[in-house]
Amino acid sequence: MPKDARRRLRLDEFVPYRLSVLTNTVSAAIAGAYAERFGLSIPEWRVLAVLALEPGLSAATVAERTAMDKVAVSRAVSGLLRTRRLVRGFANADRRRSVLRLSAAGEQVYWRVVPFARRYERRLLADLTRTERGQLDALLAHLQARALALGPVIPDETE
Amino acid sequence: MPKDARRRLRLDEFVPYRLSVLTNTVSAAIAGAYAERFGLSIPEWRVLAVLALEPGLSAATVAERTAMDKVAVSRAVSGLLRTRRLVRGFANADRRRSVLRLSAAGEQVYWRVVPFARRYERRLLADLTRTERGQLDALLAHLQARALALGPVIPDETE
DNA sequence: GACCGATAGTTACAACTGCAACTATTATAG
DNA sequence: CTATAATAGTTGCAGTTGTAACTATCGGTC
Repeated sequence: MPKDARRRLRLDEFVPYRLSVLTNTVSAAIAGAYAERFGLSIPEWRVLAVLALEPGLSAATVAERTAMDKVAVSRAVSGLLRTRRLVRGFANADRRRSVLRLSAAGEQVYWRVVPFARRYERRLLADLTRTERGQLDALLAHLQARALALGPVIPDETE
Repeated sequence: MPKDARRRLRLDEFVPYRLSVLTNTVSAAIAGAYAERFGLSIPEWRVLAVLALEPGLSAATVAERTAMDKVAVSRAVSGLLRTRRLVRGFANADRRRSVLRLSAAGEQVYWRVVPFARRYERRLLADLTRTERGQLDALLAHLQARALALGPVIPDETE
């Protein structure tokens, strides 16, 4: 048994908790602005963002690229179709597979959101040195890989 | 206008997105385990965790400590009362104010969850050096402060 | 000591999310 | 060529979460 087994846990030193609070703060700020200013939800923005970079993807591929599940993508896509920011075709080879592209209107919001997003990020990271940004980048990559590897938690394995 | 205004944005380099994906991965892993193994939701666990450290807090104070809103706390508390993991009194001085403490059963789950939580965190951070952990700690603190300071985003102010 | 604004906590309702079932299409086996 | 299994995407339902309205109590003022 680890020696700290009976030491009470301080939530404010617990990394998963701190990550969660930080993400909530950041996401709430961004989501509010996207919604109010562009009539976009975060899932919609993500779909837009990947399709701007790689036009013609299918919904399933968008899901992979955005770490969203297929239901979330489906709903985001249908929202974007409703607001005419996306056009959808279907692949000749496989008519189940959708082919998604930004419409002109989609490109237009995209190019309004991008500087906005960059500016938020720039401000968030404003007083980090180049070195610290590098550390942040490395840590995020590392932790993401680790979290994926750990996966849906082994309940109570003796270590 | 910044010179990158018309460069498309790569989602996988965008810090708010990466934070969100990382937090989702970590939270899903933890939430699943808590639910399955202890019958606890994450909000309930947070309430338990702060009350274990500071017994007798009111719901409002728990909300502050956990970065949850008062409705979420109210629901978590009522869940914990239902499962008899919490006992609630009301302050003599102010009978609106609740006085919350873990019951014996509450202490018991708490002490089963704590090692579990620590172990997950330990594994998540397993191959970080002491230095890297220090950087992570500093970065999380810094970014949290920054995000709070930026607040509900100024939509389109010229900078 | 009755009124009025503020505060603690709960409830009601709407929006969002996730899982599972469903439809449509394609690929594979016999 | 038909039957079966697999895949892309959608829809329905249930549980969760957030916002706003509500109840109860308090503190201060006249």
